[in-house]
Amino acid sequence: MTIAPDAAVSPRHAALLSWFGERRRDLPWRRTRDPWAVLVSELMLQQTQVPRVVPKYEAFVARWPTAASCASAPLGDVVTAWAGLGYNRRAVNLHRCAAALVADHGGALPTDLPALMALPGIGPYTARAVLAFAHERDDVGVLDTNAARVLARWAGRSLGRAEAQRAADEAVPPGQGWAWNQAMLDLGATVCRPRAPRCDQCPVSRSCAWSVAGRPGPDPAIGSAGGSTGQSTFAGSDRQGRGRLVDALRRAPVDAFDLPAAMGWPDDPARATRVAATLVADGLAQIDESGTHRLPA
DNA sequence: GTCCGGTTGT
DNA sequence: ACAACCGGAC
Repeated sequence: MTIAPDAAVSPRHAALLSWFGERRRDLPWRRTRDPWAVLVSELMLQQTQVPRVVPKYEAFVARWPTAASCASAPLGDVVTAWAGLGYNRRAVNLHRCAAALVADHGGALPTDLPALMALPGIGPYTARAVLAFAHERDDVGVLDTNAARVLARWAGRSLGRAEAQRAADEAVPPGQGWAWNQAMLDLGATVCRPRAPRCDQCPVSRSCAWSVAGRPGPDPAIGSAGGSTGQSTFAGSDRQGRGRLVDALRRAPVDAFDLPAAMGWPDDPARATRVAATLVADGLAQIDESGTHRLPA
């Protein structure tokens, strides 16, 4: 197979794809095109960094290799398998998504954007990731904050959300949807970083408007992907109590009487009850008639 | 202590 | 439009 010159593929495409080909890491979700496995990996990678996802991902897809197997497991088992990943509500969403896949799609992932986005826990990013990384579509740009930053710097100005998505879609070279999108995410994460970008190591700095212009302030990436809102103190927060209770529930059910201690508020049972109710509302816990809390069946 | 992030619900 | 969700990195 020869590599024919292709007028539609720019030097930027060639440089980035070649960069990715040389330095790509051999990660488990890069060895599969199975849509369910890709979905699981993307949901985990949204919130957690690669080294910690690897073992969780492998254990998860080994235990639940299909949407149907996941859907038929108790939600509590899925929440327990999620331990250490954070954002436990996403384990609930994944379980609901698996059930919806079985109910509405024969246990398979849809191959079109609207159907994917209609599923619980799947938004614009994850839907396009499934299309690009599982179905190997080459007409969708996978846009996370990393890719958005890369595109804004290439353009030399901040891009609105719809504008960035359009640019991401248009940048995908024909037949290279999988590699191109993987490369974009990698470039944003490791080279085109939010602060202290490594333009000297960037394979496409010569076609980057911001870099060519000498990186004038303000950074065009600022504002293109929503500024971060400061996180309030964790210690003593409701979040901390939620986390403590879910951890306790992963080990055993918790009697109503033991709730305040389990949540770290032995002197504030009212607060424990109130915050535990938010967990129930999120589908992460159940209360039986005697007041015992447990992970959902 | 501060920052990070995609989806959901307000 | 924006806060909540999490736990780990820095």
